[in-house]
Amino acid sequence: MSDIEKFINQKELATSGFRRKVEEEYENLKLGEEIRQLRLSRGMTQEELAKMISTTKSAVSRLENHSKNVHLLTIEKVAKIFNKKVVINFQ
Amino acid sequence: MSDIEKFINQKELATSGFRRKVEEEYENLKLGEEIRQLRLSRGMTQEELAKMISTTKSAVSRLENHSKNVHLLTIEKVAKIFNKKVVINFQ
DNA sequence: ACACAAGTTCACAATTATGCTAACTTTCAA
DNA sequence: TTGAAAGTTAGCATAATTGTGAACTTGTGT
Repeated sequence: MSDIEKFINQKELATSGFRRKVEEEYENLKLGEEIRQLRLSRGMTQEELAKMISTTKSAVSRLENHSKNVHLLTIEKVAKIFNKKVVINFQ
Repeated sequence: MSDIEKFINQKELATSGFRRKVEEEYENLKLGEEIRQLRLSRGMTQEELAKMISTTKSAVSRLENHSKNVHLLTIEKVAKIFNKKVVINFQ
């Protein structure tokens, strides 16, 4: 169980509305975190990745930290750099 | 043989670059097609779905047929209607 | 053939993410 | 401690998607 999962399972969070909000926020951050991990696994800085997708480091930071509202194309640009495919499903 | 199958079987597709473009386009359309299938499986019209996500039927049509460049939030609005979660991974 | 429902396309306005710069904070090695 | 690299945030202009209504096409049942 990850730290975040442990956090979510705290019994304070078990009460209705707040827990849901936390879970939503967790979902929002997951994508950005995945991008960050990909970048770090390649030993790249935000600025290096930024140049490869023709933008600036501030945009990459925003992508990694506020990835909720994002274009699919942006995600695909990043995926291409890492030789990955973006897979989306409804579960 | 469906129209799509006929199209794919054209001999022009055997040559390199163009075939790749077709495959890319296929990827682009998959998401919209998945949304369409979800909608139809619930016996909904585009207009019914449109009202549930506070938009119009023309926007739903566009989403189902030209789903390449789309906001993540749009996809999530749709998913919510069908009690689904949007899952994105890099593969 | 007809009428109606369903779906598509177009153009425009409104909304929203992106690209960018600058200033700030954090990290970390010397 | 101090300096530079790395990362974050804010605000603005730009670019792109979305919302919208109208006109059109397709599909369906009578």
